Amino acid sequence: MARYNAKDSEKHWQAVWDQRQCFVTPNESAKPKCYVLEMFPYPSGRIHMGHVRNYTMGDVLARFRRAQGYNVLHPMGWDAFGLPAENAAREKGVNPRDWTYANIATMRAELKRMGLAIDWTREFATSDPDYYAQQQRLFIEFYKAGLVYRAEADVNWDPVDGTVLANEQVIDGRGWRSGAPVERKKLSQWFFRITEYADELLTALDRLDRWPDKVRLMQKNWIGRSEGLRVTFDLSDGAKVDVFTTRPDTLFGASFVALSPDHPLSQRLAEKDPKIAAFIDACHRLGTSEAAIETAEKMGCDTGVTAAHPFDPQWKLPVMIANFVLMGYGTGAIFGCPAHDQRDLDFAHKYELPVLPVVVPDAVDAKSFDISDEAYIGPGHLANSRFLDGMSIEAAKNEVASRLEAEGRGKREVNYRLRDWLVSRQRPWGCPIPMIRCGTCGLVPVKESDLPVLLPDELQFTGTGNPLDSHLTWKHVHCPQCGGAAQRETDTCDTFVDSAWYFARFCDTRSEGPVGRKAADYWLPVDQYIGGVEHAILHLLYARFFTRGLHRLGYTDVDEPFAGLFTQGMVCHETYKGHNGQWLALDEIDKRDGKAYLKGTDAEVTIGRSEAMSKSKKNGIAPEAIIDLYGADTIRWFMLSDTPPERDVEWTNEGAEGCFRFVQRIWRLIEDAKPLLPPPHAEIETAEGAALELRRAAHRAIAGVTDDLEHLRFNRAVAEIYTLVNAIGRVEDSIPGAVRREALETLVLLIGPMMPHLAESCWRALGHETLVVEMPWPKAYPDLVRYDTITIAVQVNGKLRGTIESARGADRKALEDAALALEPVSRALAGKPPRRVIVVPDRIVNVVA
RNA sequence: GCCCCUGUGGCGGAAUGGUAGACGCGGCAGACUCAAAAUCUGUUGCCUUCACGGGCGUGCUGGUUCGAGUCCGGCCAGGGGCACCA
Repeated sequence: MARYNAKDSEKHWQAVWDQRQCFVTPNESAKPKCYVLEMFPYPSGRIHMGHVRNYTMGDVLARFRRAQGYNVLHPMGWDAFGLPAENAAREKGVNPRDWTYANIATMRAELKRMGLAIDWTREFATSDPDYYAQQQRLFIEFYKAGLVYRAEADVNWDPVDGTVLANEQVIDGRGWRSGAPVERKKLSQWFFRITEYADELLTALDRLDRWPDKVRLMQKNWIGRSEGLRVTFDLSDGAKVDVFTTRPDTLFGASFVALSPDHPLSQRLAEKDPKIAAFIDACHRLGTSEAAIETAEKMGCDTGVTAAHPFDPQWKLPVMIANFVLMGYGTGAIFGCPAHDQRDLDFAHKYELPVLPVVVPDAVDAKSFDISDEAYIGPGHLANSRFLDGMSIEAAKNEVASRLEAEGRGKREVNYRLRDWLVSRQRPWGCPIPMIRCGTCGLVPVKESDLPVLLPDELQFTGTGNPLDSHLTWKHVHCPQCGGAAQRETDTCDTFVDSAWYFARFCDTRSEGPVGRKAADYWLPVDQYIGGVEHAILHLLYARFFTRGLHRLGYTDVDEPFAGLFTQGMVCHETYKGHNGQWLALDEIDKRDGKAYLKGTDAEVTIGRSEAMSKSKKNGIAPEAIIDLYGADTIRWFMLSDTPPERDVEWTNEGAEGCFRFVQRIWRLIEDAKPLLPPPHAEIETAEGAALELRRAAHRAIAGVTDDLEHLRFNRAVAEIYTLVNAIGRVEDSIPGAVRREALETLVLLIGPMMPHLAESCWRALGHETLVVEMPWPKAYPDLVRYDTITIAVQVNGKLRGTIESARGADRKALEDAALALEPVSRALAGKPPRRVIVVPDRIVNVVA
């Protein structure tokens, strides 16, 4: 018998689906809608195993929903702007556009070989002028709606490359490419006003009940809401300074006020005092890298100015400038309470400031409560705090807030960690920000009729800085308002802007506006979004913000873009390291007896732990090679098997071979059975004995797989299918052909979403003219799913001592009697009556001796 | 430092508080074969016993319960997120 030829079969069925336009989705339908979306890829060159896993899961769900009768939107596109194209341009002398679109062509072909049920008519890349033109319109509309503004901001400036760097591109205080020490520089930048929605983005998390708790928690922490009090201090030089605190209860433990080096007051004091100016300079030189921050010691500088305690004008607190106070949070100034804040305590020790505990654990006497190296942040009651003494922390917070508010020296306030979203990038391969700077009119949006602002065809990457800025003509324009000479904004949008609304564009990719309202009303929100957890914060938060912006502009009624979110794990593989600690690729080693050797030698190399496949660790496996070898269905099946989808999966050759054998096994099962089968649609008359058991196996598989797919438990669905295959393989040739046909057809329909090509081939082999993709999802008969006889465990004192077979629904007395009659039970009771017998019908009997 | 998640056979993992180890990988034994591959059958947590059987077992440790992998407390280990956020 011929083996299943995956290569030919897959090519054939892909062509058939294509010809019949099986996956082209109408925007109007009587069916219920279902929008299934996987995070779209960056066109880096080739697809990798992570893509295969992601898109397989989405495809299974899309095909499953389609079979269940939904009108399914399952599109694909390209997150096509970004840095790697510029690097390629610089290194290889190619145009970033050419490089990007060549990659897209390659990767599209690879994705098509996976047999994905995608509506390719909706495909677009974010670098398509059609798309970024719409994004520019949105930018201007957001600007007019007050959601975009321009402001000075501290940025990481690489003086050699002449560009701003993202935080991730600053390594140990140096530019990742130039190696030059990064400077902090104030530049005028564009921001999205995401903080306007801080509270809403936070509270709406509670309603996202189909999101992982983990992601919601991460977003919650990122938004970082804290309630506190803004307190005004009077200074000895006549000025005032506001501080923000979440612990107003500890106000009587204050021993200093500290300002950020970037605080306006610090700047002013520096003008008069060179010592202060030198200190602020030193703080800035320390850099912004994480390593620098982590190891930085607390540093301070006394300004000579003092602050009066809000409750006691005679009590003077020194005003310090401290490097650990951030300008970007709260008011950029704090009051320091060393006894109850570790940072303040470290600082107080260094500068010999008083440490007075004002919150004391309830069981401890205030006089004997000392703070040495560790600040006390636990529960307790107030002490050493005049009118607050004896109060609980909560009561004291309220008391302080009320008194200061009454005096006009304080205000209850909520602060967020979340910052506005800086979207300016000094990058040429991005969506140009459609604004013009005019000497007379200021900032002016590009006129509607002048949109889109297209990127120039040719970009010079030889110089430093942004080629858009150094381009000879591109930035020189006339002001849309006064017509005078003006300059284009040469910054482009952060690529996260591109991906913040693409899901809405998919609804109607031909809409004249950014988002087709009618289509958006029909399709949004995305019912199931699938992607990597690495996007848990930024991308997903930006998309949530953007959707609210779209709502405000009238493009949609929804606030939340993704009703369901699933974050899949990564694909991992063993790593190998040579003697010098260098990573070795799989094709540089031989594996023998569980050990690894340098290829063609006896030099043993270290086998490292399994890590996410990556270029740098050289542990990647090319999906193409696996598809060439075994076919798409095998790699799809592997991605779904064994490991729960949210966890990291380890790629193994044995596993892949096992999947390939399973493909062949199903094919053989069908081929072997063909002579025993009646024609399609044969009626089952009666089934008993082995035939009934097979029917039960089939219907239980339907029920199980359906439930598993509903909950994205692909690994369990796979196990259910193995169980069904085992059951079919076990039956004798003599069982009725119609029953056998039912089991096989069930099997084929159930694997349809997971191994779609094999399913079509089997369906055809079973004599059908239709396609599996056109078939409805099979239905389980409850009568055949239910167990009529049940094996009931019998325990003595919670230990298993035997089992009894019982009809479903047998009464307690019968079960108890049967259990007590068991030999091991009576042996354990040794003639004494049981103290108690617990009977849970259809489950268990536990005899308490 | 703070927050979160995860610990089950040789491995991936399964298990509404109710027979721990479904299903797969790997291993072992056998069948087919001149042989190999492929395939099929059986077997496979650990200890003990010729055997029947018995004992132990879900990171450790207490607890709740007739009954705990599952619930609660404490600890240990691994992974992740945030990180001078006042």
